[in-house]
Amino acid sequence: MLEPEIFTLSQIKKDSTVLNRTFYARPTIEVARSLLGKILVHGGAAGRIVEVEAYLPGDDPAAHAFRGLTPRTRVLYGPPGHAYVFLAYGMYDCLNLVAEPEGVPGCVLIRALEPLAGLSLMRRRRGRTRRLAELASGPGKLTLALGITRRLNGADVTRGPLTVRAFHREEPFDIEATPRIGIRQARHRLLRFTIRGSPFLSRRPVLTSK
DNA sequence: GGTAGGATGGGCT
DNA sequence: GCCCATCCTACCC
Repeated sequence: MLEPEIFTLSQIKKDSTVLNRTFYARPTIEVARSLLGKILVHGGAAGRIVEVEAYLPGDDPAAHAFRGLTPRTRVLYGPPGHAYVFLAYGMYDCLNLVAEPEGVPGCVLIRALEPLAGLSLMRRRRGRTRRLAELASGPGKLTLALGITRRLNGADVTRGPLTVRAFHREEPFDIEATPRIGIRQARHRLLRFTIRGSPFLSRRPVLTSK
């Protein structure tokens, strides 16, 4: 079934600017929080980032780089502003953006998007009929929806074809910090950041008891 | 409304 | 061989 496209891709590009490398060359948590509200663009589609997780350099046993430089984690030790894409559970590609200065392996997992443009393409890639709120509400779902695969591992996101953009006028929002999803190591750390109240998150917010 | 279990393959102890 | 930075379906309230 048809749905109106909230934006066209060209509208979004006209109203936004691609983030440059200095944006990414900062502490991982700072980059993670700053990525909320930014626009991920690839494959004729775009979405607003509403949920991310930080994977820290050094003392974070849940981070892939915790065990040091290996063939897989090589990109994490390279310059910031590049894509680190890995295969999760043998089935789904997950997208991270490399943060910190070169040589410091911090990264930010992109976990959920609010679909903005290219909705019919996103639907086609996801298959079946999907509610809008579930089109890209998870790290494996959003890569599928935007056609992001491990072929993009190591790609420079300050250039393309995969880019992150900032609207010239960004709507204000509140940030909520919670534990990371699907993580056993360091489960107490509040390294998942979401736009509070977004209906496009991978998990519903836990209701606090009265 | 909720959750248990299976599909599936790469990375590394 | 074991451990996953997941998702979907079936099945059960």
